[in-house]
Amino acid sequence: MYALKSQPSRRRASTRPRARDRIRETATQLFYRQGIRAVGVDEIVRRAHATKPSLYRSFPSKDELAAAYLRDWDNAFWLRFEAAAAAAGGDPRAHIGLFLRGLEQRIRTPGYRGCALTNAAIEYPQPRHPARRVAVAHKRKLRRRLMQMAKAMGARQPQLLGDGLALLLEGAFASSQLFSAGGPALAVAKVAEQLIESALRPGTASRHRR
Amino acid sequence: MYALKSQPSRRRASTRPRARDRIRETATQLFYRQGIRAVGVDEIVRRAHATKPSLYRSFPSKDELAAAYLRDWDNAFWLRFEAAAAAAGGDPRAHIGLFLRGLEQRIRTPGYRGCALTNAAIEYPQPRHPARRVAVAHKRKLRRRLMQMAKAMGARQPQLLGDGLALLLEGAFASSQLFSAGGPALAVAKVAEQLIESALRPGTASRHRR
DNA sequence: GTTATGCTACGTACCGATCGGTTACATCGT
DNA sequence: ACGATGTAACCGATCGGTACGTAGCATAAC
Repeated sequence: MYALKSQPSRRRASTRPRARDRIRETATQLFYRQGIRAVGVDEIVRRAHATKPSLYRSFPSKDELAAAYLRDWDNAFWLRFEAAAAAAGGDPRAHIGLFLRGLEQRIRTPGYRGCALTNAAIEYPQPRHPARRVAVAHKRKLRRRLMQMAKAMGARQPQLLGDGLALLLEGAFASSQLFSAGGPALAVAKVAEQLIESALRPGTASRHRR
Repeated sequence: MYALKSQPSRRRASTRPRARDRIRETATQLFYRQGIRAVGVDEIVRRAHATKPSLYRSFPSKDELAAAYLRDWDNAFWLRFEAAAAAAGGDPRAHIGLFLRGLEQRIRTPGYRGCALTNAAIEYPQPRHPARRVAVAHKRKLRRRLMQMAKAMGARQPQLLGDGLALLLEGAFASSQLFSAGGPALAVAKVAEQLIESALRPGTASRHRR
């Protein structure tokens, strides 16, 4: 039968990731593709080739597993964001343009389903929910950052430009899920550029309020 | 059995709404406040002072009840949208401004949780789901409409302006749920006005695209 | 006028499946 | 030996959904 017990037939034990990481990785994919509520813990451990006790040894609850998934997303987001900043050499206008064109690329990839943090906040309206807390903190930080960038661009109303960019970003996240292909989200970089151009132009401010 | 409070509920046969309508009304409130997946049919019928068979006599499934809820939302949306159009006397620029200022008012009201159709589409990524179908059809119609309005405004790139407005709208819907009060969503009318102004100005198009 | 019938509206009680989460114990590799 | 992991069973609660019985009221037959 299996005479090669010392053979690497079971060699996965050395290279194979720990159950905790397999669960986290599998949960990430399932949560993002199907939504958090839609995925049960049984399905997670089954597809991770793990078991429920392993899940609950590493995470106190499904909600906390979801929060961990969102923290990972938050980290990955800021890595992309700062990578664009570095590539733009500190020019905030080039920075946001670069990031948004990268976002458009991601939107084009099959299976893209917007921002995991926004989606989670919509799935969990309860203010104290662990997942929502991560999402809300992320969005607050992002808003602050966009406002700083608008200020660095020399916008006359940095708060207004920052919020405009935040709206376009969230709009792109949502629209990318509402339209199958060629939706409005693919225009986000161009629209943002137009908005920035208009916000920096010394001419008409938001002077003509009705 | 249980000496419940069914006393004042029974005799009202003349004035009291039918079970189907009570269920629909209750489901609307619960679905919007908590999300569709978060609400069970038991809770719906309990708070509607009805029973599950009454629900399933009027709706083939919970999914179809959700779809009906979204169709109601779709109707209400277009009523508001066309009311703004009428109030603007056919001027598309005034129309969108009026609508967005009305949206900001709604966002300010406690319990506002964005667009039910967008939320449902995020809750149900599966393309064939009844709820998602309603949401996707609505968003497509809205995009077409915004593009027509951009054209009527005389935009040089109506598709681009229409998509920009669509992004701002979706961004306002999402942001209204991500920030407790005073979030970016309250700037949507101003930002849209700025974008329109810039899109109509004959000067710099999206000319300087690197 | 009474009774029989049928239709509409609704409730009681239950279904199997799955939910998130837990227990005690065996097995594995090092 | 020891920590990490798997096995298998189990928990109460809740999930969406249904078989079946019943109350109320109108009509119609007698």
